[in-house]
Amino acid sequence: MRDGPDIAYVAALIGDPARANILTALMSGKALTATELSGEAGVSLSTASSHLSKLEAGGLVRARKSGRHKYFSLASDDVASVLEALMGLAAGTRQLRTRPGPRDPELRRARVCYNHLAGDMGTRMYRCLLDRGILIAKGDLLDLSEAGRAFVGTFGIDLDALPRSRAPLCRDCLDWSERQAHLAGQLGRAMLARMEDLGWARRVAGTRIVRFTREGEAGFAETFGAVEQRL
Amino acid sequence: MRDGPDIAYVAALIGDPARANILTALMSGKALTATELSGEAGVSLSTASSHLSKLEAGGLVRARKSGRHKYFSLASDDVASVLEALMGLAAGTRQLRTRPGPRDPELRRARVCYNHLAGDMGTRMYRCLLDRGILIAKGDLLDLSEAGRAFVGTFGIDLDALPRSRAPLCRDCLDWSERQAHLAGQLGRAMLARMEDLGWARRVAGTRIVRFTREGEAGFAETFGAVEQRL
DNA sequence: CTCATGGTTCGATCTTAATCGAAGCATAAC
DNA sequence: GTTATGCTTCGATTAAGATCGAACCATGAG
Repeated sequence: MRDGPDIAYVAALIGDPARANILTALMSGKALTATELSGEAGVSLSTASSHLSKLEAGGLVRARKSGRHKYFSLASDDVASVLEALMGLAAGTRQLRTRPGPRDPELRRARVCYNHLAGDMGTRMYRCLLDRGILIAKGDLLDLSEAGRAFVGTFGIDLDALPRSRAPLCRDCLDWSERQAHLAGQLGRAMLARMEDLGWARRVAGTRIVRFTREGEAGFAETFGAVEQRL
Repeated sequence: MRDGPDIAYVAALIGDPARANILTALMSGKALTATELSGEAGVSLSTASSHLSKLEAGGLVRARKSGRHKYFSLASDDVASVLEALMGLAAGTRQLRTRPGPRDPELRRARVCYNHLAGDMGTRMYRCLLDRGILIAKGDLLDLSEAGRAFVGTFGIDLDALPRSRAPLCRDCLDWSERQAHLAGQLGRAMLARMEDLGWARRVAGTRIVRFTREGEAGFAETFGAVEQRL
């Protein structure tokens, strides 16, 4: 029965507390240096370095060196997806949540998932885009409709300017706190970036929290419809 | 940055080779006894028992005892989803596939994913159901259309007879080999079961492989359309 | 009842790998 | 050039947990 890819290797990679902390920190979407990550993980620089090389060898993170700094980030959206899915399991599965934490409500409301908007507001935006026919779901694939291209344009995003990478334009990603999908992929990244440019929201340093301004709340509500909380 | 659910615990649970083998074996969808699983994992009965109690405590597997046997199965579709996702990472990520294995092509063609059809044929069926409007994708949620109810009925599935559990009727699940979605949930389970009833396919004992008969291939092609391999 | 079988628990052993500090390298600042 | 900073490598220590066999419990078969 030992068919298929060997899960154990990847899972063990994620399964160490220090490495899990590192990966969680990278879910913020920011590229972080080894020193910063050692702090996040609560571990000495040398051990962090060792962990990072393992994560890189395992294809979970990607490193770019710039000068005497080495910046680490998640290797792909796929990795972020798996991490979110694991969080979903961990949240639902553990008998007692260790510490719900004071920041928990804020995290559930709006947070960053690698580089796109997640949490309640993320899933709300996603549902709205679907309801309006801006996005068209084809199974797990997402298409941007003609109307959608227009919408995105007026929102201030230049599609042609997006990096033409291997990564798909639209993807969905299962949200651990809402247990619904939110928008990922290049477009998801661009949407969040645009909201930050507009001054709607900004990330809280050192966390995954995204905090909306008063104007941001208003703009978001206007653009993505009424706030009807889940059905 | 230590916000959100703690991934490490769950990931470490999956990350031990013996436990990973156990979980992979349970992906066959069959409930297996501790003794059988110890064989699958290549480990003594006592260690398997220890692993199983950890997996149960962690909420990954569920145990039912019947007489002096104790049957283990995956705790939920969610767990199966996460395992498939991890397989996707492991398949894409590892620099050199350890051993593609002789059964690999068969696995990629048609296999069981917990209790529904996966692999090339699984994703083909899924795409067909969407194209014909039998299933309607609403983000990550799937609805069965009116036409769909009729279709499912003529295929020989009594929807009302399905267990009315907490689990959703339709779900999608990301296929590790095809990197596309296939159908999961109660309906996915029922579809596969019906195919087995019809004599279209049967599971190969001791593996996740699903092998179609000649008539099964024909019926499948007729029911789910031309065989146009991926676009 | 006795016996066999499936499973769990216990204790001891042993391997793996996480950890740190110190030393070494490379790059940038001066 | 010299010095400081970011990171890696090395070696030694240590702790966690995977493993097994033996003893033990529970259930079903006879």
